[in-house]
Amino acid sequence: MGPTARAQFVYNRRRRRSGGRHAVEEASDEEEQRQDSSSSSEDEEDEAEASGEEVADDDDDEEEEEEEEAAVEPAAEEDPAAAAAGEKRGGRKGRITISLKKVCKVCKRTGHEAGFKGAVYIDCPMKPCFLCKMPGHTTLTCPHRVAMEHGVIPAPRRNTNTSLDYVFQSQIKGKISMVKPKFLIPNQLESGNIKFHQRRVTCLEFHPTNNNVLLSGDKKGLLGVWDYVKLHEKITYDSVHSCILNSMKIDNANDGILYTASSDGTISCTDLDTGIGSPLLNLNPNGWNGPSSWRMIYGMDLNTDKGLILVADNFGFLYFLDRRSKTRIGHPILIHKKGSKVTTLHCSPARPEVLLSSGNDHYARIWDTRKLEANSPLASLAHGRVVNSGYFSPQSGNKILTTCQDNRIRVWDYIFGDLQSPSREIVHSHDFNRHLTPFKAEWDPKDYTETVAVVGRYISENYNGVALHPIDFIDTSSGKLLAEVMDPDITTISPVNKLHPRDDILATGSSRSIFIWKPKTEDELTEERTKQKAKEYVYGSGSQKKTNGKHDNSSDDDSDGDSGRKNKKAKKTRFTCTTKGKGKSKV
DNA sequence: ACCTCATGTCCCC
DNA sequence: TGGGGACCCTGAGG
Repeated sequence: MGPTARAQFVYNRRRRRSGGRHAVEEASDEEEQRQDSSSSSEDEEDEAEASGEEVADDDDDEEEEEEEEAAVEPAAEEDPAAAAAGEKRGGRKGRITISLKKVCKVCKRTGHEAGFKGAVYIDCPMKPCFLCKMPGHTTLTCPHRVAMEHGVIPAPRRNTNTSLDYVFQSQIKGKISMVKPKFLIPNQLESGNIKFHQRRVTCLEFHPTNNNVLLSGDKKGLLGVWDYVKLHEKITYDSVHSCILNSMKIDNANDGILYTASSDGTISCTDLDTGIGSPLLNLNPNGWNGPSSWRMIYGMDLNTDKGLILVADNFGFLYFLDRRSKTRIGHPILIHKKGSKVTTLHCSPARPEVLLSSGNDHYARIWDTRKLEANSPLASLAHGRVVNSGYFSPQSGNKILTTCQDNRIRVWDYIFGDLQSPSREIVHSHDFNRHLTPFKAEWDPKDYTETVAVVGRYISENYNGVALHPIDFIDTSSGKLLAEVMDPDITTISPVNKLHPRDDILATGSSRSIFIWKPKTEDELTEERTKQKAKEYVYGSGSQKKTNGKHDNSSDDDSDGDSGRKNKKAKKTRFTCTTKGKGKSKV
């Protein structure tokens, strides 16, 4: 590639990135603004730009500079007026430099650009770190990303060696198996279901008894029932709800019945075989009267002991439903700030009368449902932002795991201990984005030690030139990343994840698609270990300790240019679900 | 290879 | 305290 060709390439690339917007700046050699910081008072932006570049171009200063020079020539060609002006001046001064300013699409300032460079996202230096939200560094240099593996860093453990800890230990010791079962990460893509749903998947649930059945809900309210072993056996019911399906629960006592909660303000109970449903609750009996009065249901859980369904709306109220009589019990109780959304409800698996709610008012709260009144929580757990979810640990119910929009996963080790502050805060990228289903870190229901949690990751990582958003397995007792699960075929973000209650299977909802993951077979693992050994032998030990062999984070291959993000050379999809067994509708 | 839009929360006025 | 504009890694459909 000759210099002119390269210049043109750089120019085109830049135009593409900045969406056609560009600023042409004229400057003579003497006035090179890079050098001249003292006389730049005429332009505030220049100052910001200079300081911005210092941060942003940390790693590839030279390259940027080269591009700047290279971009001069085509810029003059492209804009005749600028070129003419340049010539005029140039004639006078002898030589002229026209530099094409970079325009940042994030802050609209010039001098730097945010966006993907290959598979690596370059931050806007004017914004705080996208991962930990602290100013002074970018996501690429965030200590939470660099210091430990991929944005997961533990906060120091509190409440250690207290008497409560002792009680906790002795209390759960009888319940947990002494031999920790071998933990297998389902990191091998078993099957992908393309275009099963028409809109993004919002919730997933495994059938509690029928091992191979996965239930899924989407933004349109479509309910999917899918046997992922007999792939053709899939059914969709489109008239259960009219908009976002937020939560699904199956009663263990009657596992043919599915309860669903939706933003259409209804709770529905659907027969899984026939798809015939009946509404249990409708919070909008008078229909649409504008957004200020429309009630939506996000949080829902079952109290199987009492045959109750607990439901919470987007105005902060909790409702009780009797499962059998299908009637409301009592009056709604305000459990979160009035007018704020309750995001999840969870009844403790060990003590079903203990309820955990999380809400948009930046709190998660623990309640005793036997004596429930507004403003009477057993505890209020403060968070930095909106709490996406809060769950009791799956076995003892003694731990709490919350996901908050301040990019932190919080863990409380013992609910009867000091709840003032979490036992741990784990910085993890799961930002809010209006286009994504909120991320929810969930416990592995099979893990008797109650440590493993799964959560999708927002920011991407460069995996051999492809930007992928993995699904993280986190050890909540240390904050360490146990595994990151990804596949080159899945380039979309995966906010919805569900672990199978008994098998080592992970279901993922990513955009419109559903994926099933299984652990690698023993043969595959052996092969991988062999490769890993060979790699270590070649490169020396120490740096190669990733759980997933596919991944080489140090790779900074920009040869793909802009298209690096899209996986153009992705290997063939292992399985693509055809339109066979098209969905049927409710009668 | 563009453009448009859906749309929840934050933050500032 | 409330309304309105802004918004960083979206993704489907046109």
